[in-house]
Amino acid sequence: MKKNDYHHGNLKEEFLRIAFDFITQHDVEQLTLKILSDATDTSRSAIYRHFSSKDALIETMILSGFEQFDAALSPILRDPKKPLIERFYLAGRTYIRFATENPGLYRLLFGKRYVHIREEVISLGDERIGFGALKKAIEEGQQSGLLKKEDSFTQAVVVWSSLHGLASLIIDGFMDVENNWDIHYEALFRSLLAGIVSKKIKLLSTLPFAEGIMKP
Amino acid sequence: MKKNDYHHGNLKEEFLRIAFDFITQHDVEQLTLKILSDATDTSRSAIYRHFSSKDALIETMILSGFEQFDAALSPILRDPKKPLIERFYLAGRTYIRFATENPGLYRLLFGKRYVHIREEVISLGDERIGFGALKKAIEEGQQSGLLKKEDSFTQAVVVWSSLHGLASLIIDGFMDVENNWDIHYEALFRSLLAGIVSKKIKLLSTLPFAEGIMKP
DNA sequence: GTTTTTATGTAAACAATGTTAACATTATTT
DNA sequence: AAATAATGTTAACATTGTTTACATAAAAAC
Repeated sequence: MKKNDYHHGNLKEEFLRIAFDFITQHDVEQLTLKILSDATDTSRSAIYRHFSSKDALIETMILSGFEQFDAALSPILRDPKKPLIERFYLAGRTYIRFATENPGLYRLLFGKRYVHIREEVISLGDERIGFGALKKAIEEGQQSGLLKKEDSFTQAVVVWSSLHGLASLIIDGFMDVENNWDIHYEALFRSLLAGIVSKKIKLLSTLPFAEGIMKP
Repeated sequence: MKKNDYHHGNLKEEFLRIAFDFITQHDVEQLTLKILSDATDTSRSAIYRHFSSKDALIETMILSGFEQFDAALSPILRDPKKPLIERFYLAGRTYIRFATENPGLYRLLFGKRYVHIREEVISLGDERIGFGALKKAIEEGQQSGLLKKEDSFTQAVVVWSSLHGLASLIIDGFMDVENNWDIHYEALFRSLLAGIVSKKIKLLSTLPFAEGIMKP
């Protein structure tokens, strides 16, 4: 329409920004190219100068989304100032919070539709991020005597399953918990601890962060 | 096309049958009305004589799907011939198996898109099915002394989260476990037991069904 | 500084999809 | 036998992602 709108300048970033903005309220399936072109006041096909397809844009979102996710979790999981068990607790809590605060993004990252993208970026074996980082932290806990010395992969699967399940049930509307998911997370964490922590360790009540949180 | 194809007879059931057949291999998002009309050799709008919309057909599938799901789980969870802990074990195992054998259906039932339908049918408070049945079984376990006497709702959430999480991670391709998910399920179950079972009970090794399955 | 090339935008057209409206045929009821 | 309801078809729409041909601005080459 407008004549001077050629060469918008940063259309690509605009598209991504609007798309990210959109999935804070909706789901990625509801995102349409018309929404993007309308919001940027461009034509319906302008996006194809910056992304080869709608999926390509979404794939870019996924890469960025995993970076955000990792940026939220990694520092907590490897904070050298805190004891390992507290890092587990806080990282799990952050995991759930990330999902509840970004439900559309979480579903995009952990849904089935774009698995192939995730496989490109996130290798299960990479110790720096995601599942690999969790597994490494568990091995660290085993060596320190905090955790039972079992297969760390399997233990990581148990932990991840619980977190992913709780997060999914909350954001997909299977519980009317809304904001007070804390109770369920803490029950989940205690259950995980009971299953994983070495029995020799006296835990919980002696941990500073657990005051008022973990009742016997 | 053909003249004598008027009044197919049982088109509605045919549509449903084909749709169910379809999601054994694909996902419900990929189901299109053309697929249904082609498979029944009818016109593209014939379906509207039996369902008010595509979503209406899918909603019917969901109702039927939950019946199947419940039919697979309920008998196991309340089998009077087996001890409660074994019923838990077997029901959880059946839960995961149902998901892995019917991934498309499981995603349809427990995905977010059609939450409203599920809310119509499945009340969290209904003790006969789903979450309510699990909660009731947990309360039964508490009364018998098997389980810790904590909030049964919260305990049920922990159990369901773990199962839903493991099932989702498997069918959504986050683990290359494919068929041998047994190991992970058993680790999960042991972890759940450790978190829920009353410590006074000597378990696992004395249970007949646990032979060779649950190592200390 | 002009020309050429590249980057970035638009407009028009397609095919696929869900849906509706008008019409046709068979089954059922009266 | 006639009237009505049930069930199916055809044609047309709006929406969506996408491609093609064209237009304009910016950058590079000369």
